[in-house]
Amino acid sequence: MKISKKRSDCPISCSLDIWGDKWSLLIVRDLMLSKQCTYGDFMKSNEKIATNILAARLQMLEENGIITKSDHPESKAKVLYKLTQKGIDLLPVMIEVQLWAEKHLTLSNETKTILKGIKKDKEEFIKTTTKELRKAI
Amino acid sequence: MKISKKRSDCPISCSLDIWGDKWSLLIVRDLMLSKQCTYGDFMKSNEKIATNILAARLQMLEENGIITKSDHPESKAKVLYKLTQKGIDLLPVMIEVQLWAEKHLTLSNETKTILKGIKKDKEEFIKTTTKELRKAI
DNA sequence: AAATTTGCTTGCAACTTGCAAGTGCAAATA
DNA sequence: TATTTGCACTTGCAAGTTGCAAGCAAATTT
Repeated sequence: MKISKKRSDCPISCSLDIWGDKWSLLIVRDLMLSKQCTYGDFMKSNEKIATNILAARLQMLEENGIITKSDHPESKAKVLYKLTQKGIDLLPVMIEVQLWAEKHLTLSNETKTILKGIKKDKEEFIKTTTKELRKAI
Repeated sequence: MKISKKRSDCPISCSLDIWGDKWSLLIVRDLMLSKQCTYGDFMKSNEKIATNILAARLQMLEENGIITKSDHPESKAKVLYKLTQKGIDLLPVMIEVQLWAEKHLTLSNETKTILKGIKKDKEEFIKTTTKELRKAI
């Protein structure tokens, strides 16, 4: 993936230049759910990302300061990926995307129930989840 | 643009299947700023979308119920595109994207000032803007 | 009647994606 | 110690998508 140049000065456009593709936010999602992931963890996700695309996205997200790469404490063969503060700050975006999906897309009842819970105390959820994610940095 | 099939049941993934590309949310942005746009209006945007891509995206967004096409009251040669309620409901997503950009990207001071204003009373801004956009439906 | 505007469509080269196979190093197993 | 397995990628290539330019038909303006 070539590093895409800025198309305009619009904040939406600049944001999309970084993570506006079909895969980047799924990587961020995995890290929000798991706090830290190995390359193999990302590969295990339901959406079945191709390995070359994953490698390209991880590199791009790292170059843009959304994630960091670090050593796995138990094995030199493994690599740990984590969110930076910049990445953690995408949480409100992710929440709103999910609440939009809850309102307008067909999702499993299980998923809908979870999202309704989050909706009830959105601010609190963001606050506590952010705090949790910050611990892993 | 081929209609992309569902990659998983995740709400983030399903949302990205619809508008997770570099252009769709810019079209939505234009409609949030202008309430209604012609094909030519979209073409005039700073990001310089290619005409075939614009046509493909407009069709896809319409098929997914995010926008609607309607007759221009003054000319049969023109077409008006507007947001549906489903499209209007993307406003909270757009706001959070912008607030993320305000915190983490380099933007013009003018843009930053506007965004700081929105941040101060986010809920109120969403409420009044939604109401405004609904009038145009 | 001719020229221009509007909203597209078409053709094509360049780029990106997705699949499969391969590579190199670390760790576990025989 | 030798060998196999696991992990994080890289490479090759076909298929799909993007971006640019040109073309087109209907509506509008001159």
